[in-house]
Parts: sequence; structure tokens; C-alpha cells
Amino acid sequence: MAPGPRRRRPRLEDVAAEVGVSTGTVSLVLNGAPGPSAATRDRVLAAAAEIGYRADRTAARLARRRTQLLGVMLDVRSTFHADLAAHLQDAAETAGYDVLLSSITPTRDSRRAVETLLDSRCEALVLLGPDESTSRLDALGEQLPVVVVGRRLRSSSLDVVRSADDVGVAAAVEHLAGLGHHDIAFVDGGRGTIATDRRAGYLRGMRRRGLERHVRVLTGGETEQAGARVADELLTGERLPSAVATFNDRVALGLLGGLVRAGLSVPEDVSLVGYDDSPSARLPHVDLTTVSQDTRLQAESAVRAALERLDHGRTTPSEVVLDPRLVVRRTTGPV
Amino acid sequence: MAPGPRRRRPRLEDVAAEVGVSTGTVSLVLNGAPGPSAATRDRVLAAAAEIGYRADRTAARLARRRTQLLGVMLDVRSTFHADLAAHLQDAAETAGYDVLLSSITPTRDSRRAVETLLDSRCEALVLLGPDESTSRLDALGEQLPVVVVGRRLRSSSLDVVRSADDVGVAAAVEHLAGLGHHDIAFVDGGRGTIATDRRAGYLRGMRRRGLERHVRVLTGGETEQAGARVADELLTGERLPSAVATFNDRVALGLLGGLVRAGLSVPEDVSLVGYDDSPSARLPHVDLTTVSQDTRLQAESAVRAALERLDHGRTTPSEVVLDPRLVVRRTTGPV
DNA sequence: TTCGATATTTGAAGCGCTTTAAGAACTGGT
DNA sequence: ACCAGTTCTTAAAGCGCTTCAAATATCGAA
Repeated sequence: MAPGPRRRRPRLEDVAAEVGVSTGTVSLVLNGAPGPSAATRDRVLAAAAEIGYRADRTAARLARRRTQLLGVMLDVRSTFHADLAAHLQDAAETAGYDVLLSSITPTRDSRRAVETLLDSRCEALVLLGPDESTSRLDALGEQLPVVVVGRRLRSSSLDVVRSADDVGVAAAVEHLAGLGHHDIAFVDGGRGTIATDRRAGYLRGMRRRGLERHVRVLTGGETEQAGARVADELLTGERLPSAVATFNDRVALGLLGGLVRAGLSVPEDVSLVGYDDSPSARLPHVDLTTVSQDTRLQAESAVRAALERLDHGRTTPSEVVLDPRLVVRRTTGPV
Repeated sequence: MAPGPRRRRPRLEDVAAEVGVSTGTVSLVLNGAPGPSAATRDRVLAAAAEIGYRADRTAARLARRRTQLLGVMLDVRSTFHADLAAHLQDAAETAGYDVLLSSITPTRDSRRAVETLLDSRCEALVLLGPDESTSRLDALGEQLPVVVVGRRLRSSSLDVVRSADDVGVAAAVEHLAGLGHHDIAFVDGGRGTIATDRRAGYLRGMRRRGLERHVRVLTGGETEQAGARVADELLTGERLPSAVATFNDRVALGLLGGLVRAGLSVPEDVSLVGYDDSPSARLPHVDLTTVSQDTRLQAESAVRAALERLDHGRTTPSEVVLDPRLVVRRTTGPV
């Protein structure tokens, strides 16, 4: 079929002309507003379908004095962000808002990503793991409702949704201790607030079980490399812990790889717990016991926080801290 | 700090008033259009910065009779799509277009995702691995320029960007044969066009090396489960191939897990090749030899295809087939 | 029939920006 | 000082839709 002549997109006016009413009436009908009679309603709807009319959101956003747009900044290449984004999409849609996704890329930093959102007149912003400084975020929060997801920070103008990292690791320790482990080590994740929280959770978990003297924090990192390094360290050391909790799944995976290559079995020789419940943790040949953050709930909380400000006039900052959930798989077992 | 009174967003008119010129002049300056004198230009720019003016894209899109919007439909939870999306973003930006991302979610199918794009008046669409029927896609293509990425199809109205799957697998076979392998099996991926192409590539690669009588196609699937199943099958069978090429990385990973658990070493006992170069393939303890599709190039090609239609009046369908690239890592070795 | 009340419909004023024809303000040459 | 030729600016007409006061149509009651 030859590419037909691309016709002008039908406008409200075309539908109106077709039916013989004013554009105002058509608009009311299409938006389900009260007023138009049932008869008119039917005719308008029929005509709209007939000529394949689709409202132009661009124009609608301008005319209505609201855009009903929720801006989401994320790194689309992070599976965690992607998961959140999908749920944010759903939650926003339910509330009658559109979502505008703006991803950072190697050549597009968070400042630019946010600017894009602002330029399209988003009414509120949801920032996934933003790397901006607190003061910049604060300044943003003065301009419009901003919800920060996954980063702990106290601010007078921002809302925060995050999960209780310390609780997650403490639960992991509790699980291991419950399996009879005493010699439980922790692989640290560096010096971010997240790492601090998770380490704190480890210490608390150990203390609660009276295992203070078994506390062993190993310097780790955030990647598989770090995990592999720790594996070497443990293998050459004198004492192998019976269980290891780690900063995140990637570290756990690196560690796992290192141990298995050295001929050790998990969980027979060492039990292992990760953090994040990333897709790789779910691979059948990995099947890592880990801690899962409920992305759906985080997304819903973020949308709710934004809407409270937008539609219900809240002006005081809110912080939602969700409890993560331990997912027991096959890398942990009794001593 | 108390949340200040949220001030009205400054408009073009405010800048104009500040400088004492018309809004038209300000608009010309801000868009770098010829006309305004250098002096005026400076004063306008200064005033705009001063009062923190940001143009409202929503209004601009309406006024200019173009939205300069490129709609991208994807499943944000696919790492492959995410990668493409990031590159599409960059490529579009370079060409002066904005990108609108619309993701399918468990509760939002591709039809709705596309509608969102249409409603915002995107000028062209890039669909990543759309699952719609060819006829629906064709119909879409009649309405506006549409580029389908990663799906082989012939259509009179669509542009297609994809990579040559057969070539990729053939390259894998070639690599293995070059290492001295003869007994090279292939784990199949089902009955999609992609699976068909990859299988064809395997057969061709084997034939080219004169290894017809070693051809062995194993029924596989698309997931790690399938790979694990194949591992069992191979282990219980009489003859273990010396190398295996697989439909994709996930299958390869499942297979790898199965073999290692059975005490076999890769690549010492069996060489293994995946397809996709997914993040898991790059994990240090996996380090899978695989075939990579150049996402950047695919993205750039897709944007180019769209712009050719939009800005240069092309009306005949185009198809870009890119050659994938073999990434040799550590799961393949000499016989 | 007539009238007030109620149900519908419409006209017109925007939303914030772009664009362009036309006007104003300069040039420099005579 | 005057004029054609340039260089700058501006006024005004939209873009496609929403909204709402005002106008009109409809209806039951008196």
C-alpha cells in the first residue's frame, strides 16, 4: 500500500462541526463533565469515534491551568529504578496523572534531566536516588513538590520515601542466627548513608542476639569485584565465618563466585545473604537469599506524598520509611 | 525554612516587561532567532536569568506547529530496552528533538502505551520490540512515521532497525570452530522469528565449516530454566558436545549453572556461548562469551530513520540490519 | 397560555508561546 | 535635509483546548 496523504489531525472543531454543536459542548462531553444531555453526548461520542478524534494533551494541558503531570527522574538502566518507574506509572495513572520519565544517561546528568521535567511544567517531581546535593534538592523543593526515593535525608521542603536499610540487614542476621550461626560476618559497602545504615543494622542484629564478640565487618564495596576480593581475603584468612551478610546482591554474587571457584559449597560451607533482590539474585543457579524492597509500595507512597501536597495542600515534609522483606532462598542453611 | 509562598511561574511577558520590549522580541532572543540586536539580546538574556525564567515547552509546542517530540515505547524493565532508551535519548537530543518515554507495565499494554504517545502529539514513534500484530503496526505507520526496533518484519509503511541474528550465531560458531571445536551443539529458542534466525545462523555456520554431520539442535527456550533442563539432558546423554552455542544469555546461564553444579568446568570441559551480552553475562564469575548488539548504533539508526521521514520527506520504508559483534570472554577455550 | 425554574448550549476569553507582516529607527550617500 | 536601503521591533493572529457567564431551550405548574 502506498503511503497515503497524511491528513491533518482532526480537532475538536471538526467533531463539533460534524455534530453541529459548539466546541465547548464537545469538550464537556469528552471530559465527562456534567451539562450535555444524554442525546448530545451520544452523538458527540459517535462522531468523535467516527472521525478518529484524539484530544491533544498538549493543548489541554495549556488550557486547563494544570498539566497533571508527574515528573520522574531516574536512571533507566537501573533495574531497581525501572521497577519503581513501572509502578509509579500505574499509581499515577490511577490518580489521574500522567507520568513524564526523564532518564539520566552518560551524557545527561541529573540537572538536565530535572530541567526537562521542569520545562514541561510537571506539577511535582519524584526523584529516584538523586545524586544532587541536599541544598540543590532543597532549592528544588521550594519550587514545587519533590519526593526523593531511596535516599535518607532530612529537609524542610522535601518528602522522602525509603526503606529501612538497617532493619533489612538486622532481619538477615536474625535469620542466620536462627539457623544456628554465630560467626556471622558483614561485608561493608563504603561510606554512603545507605552503607552506614546497613552496617548499623548488622551491628544491631548481632547485639540483639548477644553475638557482639563475633562481629566482623569486612571492607567491601558496591560491585562484584569487591565481593571477589573479599572472597580471596576470607579464603586466605585463618577463620572462615559460617555465614556472611553483604551490602548488596552484587557484592554477594562476587563473593559467591569466588567461594565456589575455590571449591566451597554454599550454603553447606558458608551461608550467604545479599541485599536488593535484584534479578540476578533470582537466577536459578544463584538463588540468593536476600532482602527485598517493595518497589510497588515505595512507588505508591511516593505518588501519595506528591498528591497530598498537590491536591490536599500539605506543606510539611513527610518521610515514609518502609520495612524491607527478607527473601529466603537457597544460599542460607543451618550450620 | 518555612515553605515560602509558591510564586507564579514567570512568563515571557514578565521578562518582556522587565526589559521593556515586546514578548515577540524576547521569544526571538531566547530561541536564538535572527533579528534582535546584540544589545537587546544581552539585556533580555540578563533579565531572563535574573527572574529565573524557563520557557514553557507545553505552550511552545502548541504555538510552533511542531512538537519536535519523538515517542518511544518500551518495557522499561528490560535492560536491553533501557540501554536503547538511553541512547535514543542522546541521539534525539543531538538532533533537537525531545523524547517521550512510554513504558508498558503489567497493567498497561502496548496499545495504551502508544496512545499516550499519540495523545501528546509525538511526530514519530520508535517502538522497541512491540508485540502488536503487523497489521496494527502497519495502520500506525499510516498515521505517522514509525520505526520498529528489534523485530524482523516487512511492511510498506514502517521502518525497521534490527540486528542480523543469524550472522551473530554464525560468528559464534566460527569462533568455536576456530578454537578447534567440531562437536558444536545449539540450544534453540522456540518459534519466534528471532529464534528462527539464530537457528539458521547456527546451521549456516556449521555448514560453512563443513561440520554438517555434527549439527545438533537441542530444544531449549528463553529462560534459565530451559538452560538448566538442557544441562540435565546433556549430562544424562551419552555424548557431551565440546561446545554449545545458545539462543540467549539466560539459557546459557541456566546451562552454565547446571554444568558447574554437576562438577564440570567451563570452558575446560565444554565451551559455551550466549547471545545478547546482558549484564549478567558480564558478571565476573560468569564472564560469558556472547554476542552483543550495538545498542548505541541501533538507537542512532532508529532516530535517523525517523528524522529522514520527518525532516527530509522520505516516504519509502527502510530497513537497517546491523551486524552484531562477538564478545569473547572466558567461557570459550580451545578443545 | 404564561412564568419561573431547570436543563442545555454557546460565545468568548484565555493558557503561554511563536511567527510574520508591517512599522519604526537607523544608515550612509547625495 | 532627503531618500532608499538596512536593521530592529512590535502588533496581532494564531496553536487546540477548557471554562464559565450568559443566552437559550425545555418543562411543569399555575
